[in-house]
Amino acid sequence: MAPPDQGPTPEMVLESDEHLREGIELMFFAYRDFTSDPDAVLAERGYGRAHHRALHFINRKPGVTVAGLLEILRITKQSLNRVLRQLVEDGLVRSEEGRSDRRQRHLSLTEAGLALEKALSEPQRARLRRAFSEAGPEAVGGFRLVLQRMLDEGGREAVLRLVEKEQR
Amino acid sequence: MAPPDQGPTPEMVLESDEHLREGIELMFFAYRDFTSDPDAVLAERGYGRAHHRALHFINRKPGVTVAGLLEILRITKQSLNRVLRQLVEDGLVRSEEGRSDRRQRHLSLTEAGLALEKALSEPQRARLRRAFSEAGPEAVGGFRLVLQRMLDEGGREAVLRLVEKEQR
DNA sequence: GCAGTCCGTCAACAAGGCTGACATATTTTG
DNA sequence: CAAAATATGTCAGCCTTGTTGACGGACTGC
Repeated sequence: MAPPDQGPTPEMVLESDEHLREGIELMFFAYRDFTSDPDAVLAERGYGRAHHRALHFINRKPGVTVAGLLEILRITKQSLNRVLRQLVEDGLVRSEEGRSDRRQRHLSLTEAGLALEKALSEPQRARLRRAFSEAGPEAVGGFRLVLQRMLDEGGREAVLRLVEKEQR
Repeated sequence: MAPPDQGPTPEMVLESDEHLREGIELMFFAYRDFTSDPDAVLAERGYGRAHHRALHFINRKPGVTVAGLLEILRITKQSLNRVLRQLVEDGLVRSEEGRSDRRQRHLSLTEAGLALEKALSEPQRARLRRAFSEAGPEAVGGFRLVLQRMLDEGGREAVLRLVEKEQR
């Protein structure tokens, strides 16, 4: 039933340090491979991962303000502004003055922005699609649950609200 | 039995884009929180994550050569050398001439290096310990399996050999 | 009217990747 | 033995992406 190698717990060692170390290393290697996917596409355009992240979350919450994006990404406005400026200049992101509060800028993707976001996320989706289908639905449930429990308790609610439901 | 919220698959949508996007975002947020743990300790000593990674894998494979470490980390020797030089100067890493091949340098942690490595990895172990115990052993199996399937096919065997068995 | 907020920007800095070029010692090979 | 290959270290410079600090302009809410 279960695919091979569910772990090194022959007699369930509770959470041995060995077991934990394996988790730490798997996170390191899996995340590295996972994030390497979009790099080729990004490199062609002279962008980096910061651009990818901005595109992802603007796509995710169209109309988000700069402050809203800062809260999600948890970087400084100077860092964000640097990539945002490029993306706006290059015509990938639309920045519109708020109607009720004209200090705010509401961000959204242009057609070109949508296209690039798709091109960037597709290899990652393909990787996950394959991994999920090879591991099976039960494993995927466990994967999701463990990642959720790894989140900082402080921001967990907010993150899960963003990840699981909120569309805008 | 299973803790709440195993995922958004009420009637198993195979792998919808929604489902995959949630996986992508969970990886982003979980990895961010996960790697934030050691930063406080590192900052006190003026080190960064690169130092942590070097310490981790030298601890993991005592006697590893510089080339061996490069292969694991997949960075350039210049990048590695920068942190390695500091760690040796600061007395955390021992660098010994190879006996059979004197061009090689075999790396290992000193007492101080072992202590720092432990201080760095402990908060990460604590986070995983808690997440694993909250999620339960089945979920942990799924977590591990999915991460394994997310690895690049090319290096998967080598990574799993390192992560799961090889001690030196 | 004024304090506070939201946004953008300038300047400077650091970590940690990268490339390219080269030096040195050592081992392997022809 | 001479030459090539290997392992390591180092210099110099570049890029991305994070950081602080300071400041100005536009706007809102009281």
